[in-house]
Amino acid sequence: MAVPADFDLESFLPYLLNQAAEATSKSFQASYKATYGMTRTQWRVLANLGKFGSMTARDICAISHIEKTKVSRAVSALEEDLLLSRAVSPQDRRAEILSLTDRGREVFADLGQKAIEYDLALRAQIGPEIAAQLDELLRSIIAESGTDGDED
Amino acid sequence: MAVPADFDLESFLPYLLNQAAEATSKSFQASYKATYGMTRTQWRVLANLGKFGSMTARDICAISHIEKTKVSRAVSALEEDLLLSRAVSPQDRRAEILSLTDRGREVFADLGQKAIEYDLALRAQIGPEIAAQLDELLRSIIAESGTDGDED
DNA sequence: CAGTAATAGTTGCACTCGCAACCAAGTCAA
DNA sequence: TTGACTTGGTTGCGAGTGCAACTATTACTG
Repeated sequence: MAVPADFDLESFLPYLLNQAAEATSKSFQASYKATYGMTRTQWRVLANLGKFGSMTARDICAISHIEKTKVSRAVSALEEDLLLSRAVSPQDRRAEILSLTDRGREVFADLGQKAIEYDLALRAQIGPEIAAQLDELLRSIIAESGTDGDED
Repeated sequence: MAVPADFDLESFLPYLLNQAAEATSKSFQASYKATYGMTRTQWRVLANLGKFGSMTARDICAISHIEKTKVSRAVSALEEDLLLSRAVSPQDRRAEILSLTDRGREVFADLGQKAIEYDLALRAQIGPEIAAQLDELLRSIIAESGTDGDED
């Protein structure tokens, strides 16, 4: 314990995870940024609404573990681009029910398709069977390491 | 190909990687942020200098794949905190040779130790053998998906 | 009911980032 | 040597982020 056992960033798990995450995210980013001028957060909010249908910002936070301020701003931007609409909840007038517009659904269909293709290509590269294990590993890391964890 | 095959963010590899990366990085962040008020980039620059000794900013960029402006600013901050010093290179007066100060080395020893401990704990949680495979997977993803990919 | 605590969502601010533009020093070739 | 090009590093600026503070509404409790 006396000798600092030479630390090597290159084999530090958080570092490797970051590099891999950035590499893949940046790569796919082109799809939503170039074509629709969207942010990563906006894309994620859109993806959640596309998948789960109408829901409140709070629900999106709970499901996706994205900071509420980020969601708030992403929602504003998406609304401005006419990709979603808000409606005050009858049960709770603080909450707003978010729904994709027709155009929002179109964009989701397009990007969702591209995401699936990208994901499949990635899994094909590293080997489909191994990719499945990777999923499990990542999920367990996410589950264990505290709670949130967002980042774009 | 007609039906959009319902896309699910939760099993999108880039998303999972991001969540895992954020979770682990945020967790370890406490070590350098709380104690030394350092940024992730600053910590990484320090780690590289600690590991490889004196080198130029350019070298750090090449090794760590961090944007040069990020390195530039991190170096300034570290210098301000007296953790490293600069010296104009005799061979090329554009370049500056960066070296950790005594204090810089102390901090690196401390954080390096904590990083090793954190890394080991993480690997223990997911299983040491599997962790080794994970390393390989991540490296191959990083290698395949283009080049850079930094992000803090 | 009043009065306090909790919750949905927004906003101000300080900070980091990425990109492009920019210096200064070095290289190369006519 | 001069002029065109490359390279190490910095800086200005627009944009995204996190955190804390804040508004409005709802829930709880005596």
